Amino acid sequence: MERPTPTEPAPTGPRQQRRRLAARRLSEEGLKLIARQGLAAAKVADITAAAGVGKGTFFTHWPTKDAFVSDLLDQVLTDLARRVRPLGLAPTDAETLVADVSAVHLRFFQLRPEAAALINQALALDTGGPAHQAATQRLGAHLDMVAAMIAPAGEQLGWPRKRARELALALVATAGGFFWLGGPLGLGADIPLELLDRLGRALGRGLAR
Amino acid sequence: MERPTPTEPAPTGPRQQRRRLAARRLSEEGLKLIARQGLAAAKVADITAAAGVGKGTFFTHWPTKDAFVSDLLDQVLTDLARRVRPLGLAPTDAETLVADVSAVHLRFFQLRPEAAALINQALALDTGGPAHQAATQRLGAHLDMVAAMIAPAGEQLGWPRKRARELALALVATAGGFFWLGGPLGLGADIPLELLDRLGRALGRGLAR
Amino acid sequence: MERPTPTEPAPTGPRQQRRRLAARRLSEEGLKLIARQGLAAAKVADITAAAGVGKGTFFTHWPTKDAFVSDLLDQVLTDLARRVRPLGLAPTDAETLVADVSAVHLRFFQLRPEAAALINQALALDTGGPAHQAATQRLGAHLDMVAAMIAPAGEQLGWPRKRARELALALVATAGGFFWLGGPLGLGADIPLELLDRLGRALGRGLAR
Amino acid sequence: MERPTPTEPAPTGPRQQRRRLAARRLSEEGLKLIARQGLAAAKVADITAAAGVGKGTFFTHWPTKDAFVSDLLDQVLTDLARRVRPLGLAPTDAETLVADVSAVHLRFFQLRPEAAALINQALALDTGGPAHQAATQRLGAHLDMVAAMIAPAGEQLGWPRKRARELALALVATAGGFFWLGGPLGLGADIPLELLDRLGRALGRGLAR
DNA sequence: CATGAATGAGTTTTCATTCAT
DNA sequence: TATGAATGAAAACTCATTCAT
Repeated sequence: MERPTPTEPAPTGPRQQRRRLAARRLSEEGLKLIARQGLAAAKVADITAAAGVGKGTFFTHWPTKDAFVSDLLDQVLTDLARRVRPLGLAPTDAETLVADVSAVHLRFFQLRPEAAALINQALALDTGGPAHQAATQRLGAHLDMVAAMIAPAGEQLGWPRKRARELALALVATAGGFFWLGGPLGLGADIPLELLDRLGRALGRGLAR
Repeated sequence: MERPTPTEPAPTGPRQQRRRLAARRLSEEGLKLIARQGLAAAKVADITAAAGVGKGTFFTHWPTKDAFVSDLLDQVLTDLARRVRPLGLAPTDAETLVADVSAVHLRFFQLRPEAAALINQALALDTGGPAHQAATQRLGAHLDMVAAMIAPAGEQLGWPRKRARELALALVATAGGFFWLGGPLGLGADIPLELLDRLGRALGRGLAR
Repeated sequence: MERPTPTEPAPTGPRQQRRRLAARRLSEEGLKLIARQGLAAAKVADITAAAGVGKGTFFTHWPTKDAFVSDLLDQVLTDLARRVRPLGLAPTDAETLVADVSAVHLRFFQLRPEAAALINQALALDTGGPAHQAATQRLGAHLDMVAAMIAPAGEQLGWPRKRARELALALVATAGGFFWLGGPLGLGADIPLELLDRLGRALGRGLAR
Repeated sequence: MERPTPTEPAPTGPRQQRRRLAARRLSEEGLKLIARQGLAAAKVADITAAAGVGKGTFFTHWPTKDAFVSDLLDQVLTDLARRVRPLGLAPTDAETLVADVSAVHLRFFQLRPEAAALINQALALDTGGPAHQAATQRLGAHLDMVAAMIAPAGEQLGWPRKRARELALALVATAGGFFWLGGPLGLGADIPLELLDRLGRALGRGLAR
């Protein structure tokens, strides 16, 4: 209470460190399991067991499983955004920008196929529940960011500015879908970076009849 | 068992017709519900209620819910294949072929966003279970078909023939992912066919730097 | 559906009878267990086991445990009201009416001590939840009925008409509390009816200094 | 264990004072919460938070939650006894004695409705457990005391001496039940002391037909 | 001593599936 | 064959209690 607490256990004590470590491991293992087994099949008990903590510990970090997934989605998209955003700074021509944004997404999802899996699964969160809304909004926010970045480029390529979000969606969905569907099919995981770039070109030359 | 009395009205009697009608309605409503609420949230009870039949009836048509989903996936992909296959017959140049295959997929998923939803959800079927294997194989078969169709075109576009499945995957994932992610975000559903075609071109010109 | 259903399984078929029987047994056993062990300690699993049905069956009859308790309270108070109401019809003098209402309550709770237990426990239902509200309202309705019946008599005994509910509360609480607290103490259960009547008189003469 | 070093500042040092203060606050807040939300719904965490101490501190004062409730009940009944006992000293006529005992209980529970709540809830402690036994015994002891006090008066009022405990029970249950049931119904809390006395008389004249 | 993070046994509740009618 | 009532395995989540700091 009003005790002067001279020794100050502080919020950065070793206790808090352990705690944060547990949270990180839960996130990591949870993401892995969700990607491997699907959202519904990844039980909280499995996740905690994989992270080496008790079942109850999970719920001291997140109030519900859905909240956990929302949080995971946020982490993943934040991480993704960190790699995408720099592209908006150095000015280049329209086609390069679009190709680069696409490439960054592809590479990101190749390195972290669990991220692709999560994004595609998160939409199946309890429909109508707050977590589903949160997930939808978070994904929408990412698209907004990408859209803002590529809208001018899209316009030069003949795409209406008002539909920029759909162009962004196409870029993200291509990359995410590729590695999400590819995972269980054993496709994409071993595709070399060089080919990944050429995939865009091949797809591009094909689409642009 | 089926008591084959000679006076019995053939197996195509009105009984069978009713039965087949029920199956069709179950498939339709089930697909709708899975797309709207997700695989796990779409309860068998909901599906039968929507189809206007008793809960038990469901299990006279499919042995398990997973089998139902597998069947649904098969129906959807068979339907999709029916529209894709003709493109392989009339010979055109490489770029047009790729663009056309992509366009057919996009249009199909725009008209039937539930199909896109199903394909993305089906991979989340209880991993390790036979239904998950079946779903993976079925999707793989579709990719094989598309790959066989576009492999030569891909080669002309500079894409290694051995990696044709990945090119096919990119085409399918772009289309499916676009409408699967777009659904909850309210994107794509109202995009006019003309723009849909230009989406490919814009994306293409962008990717092909 | 639109099938003429000539054989009409009817809602009064043997199936429904079994079902209603199960509900009755669940109510009975549930009431017993709640009285014996308390609301929180009476697990749904115990109740279903005692009633000889599967755990899941419980939830086909009531959506939640709280709803079950609300329903039980309603049954009990309806039963009680059936015995109290007739007293309001035959006109008697004030003191006799009050004594009779009190006596009916006492006898009712002596015969069904579980009812007394339930009434006292029901107020501990998840506070703020709808079941708690329902229980409070239901009990209030019973008091309203008793109050309406004894208000004139109370007035003759010098009790303000506006406070009739409090007089009713005193009558009900005396009887309910007596057998609720008496139960675990081993008091009251074996008190003969004749003494029960004299209890009122003794208490009465004592209180009326 | 308690390291009895001679230089230690007596067991009544400021440390002990703080400790005792915490215990008192825990008791007060615990009683409030149990009365407001019910025994099961009043979590240890809520109680400690309300008392402004850490969760672990609770268990340095009482070994279990049940022990805490037992202790609370003991405190409450001891407090009540302190006000009831004096009535047994000054000799009065039978009716006055009964009325006074009743009045003291009523006033006590009006001032401390949480006490009424606690007494009615304590019986719902895990049946079979030692805490439930303790609570039952403690309540029985209170009844014994009241019974010893009013047995002669009861006899004069025509109540068999052997049943004195039941008469005591009736007095206590009336008062306790009135404010316990009245609480959630919004009854009794604002009833003026003067009316409270008349309640006994009205009830009494009614019961004593 | 005081603390609060960790724990897991125990509860309610869900829902695919079975099966008597 | 169609039905829907019954079932119980399984899952999320709660919370009293422990114990390292």
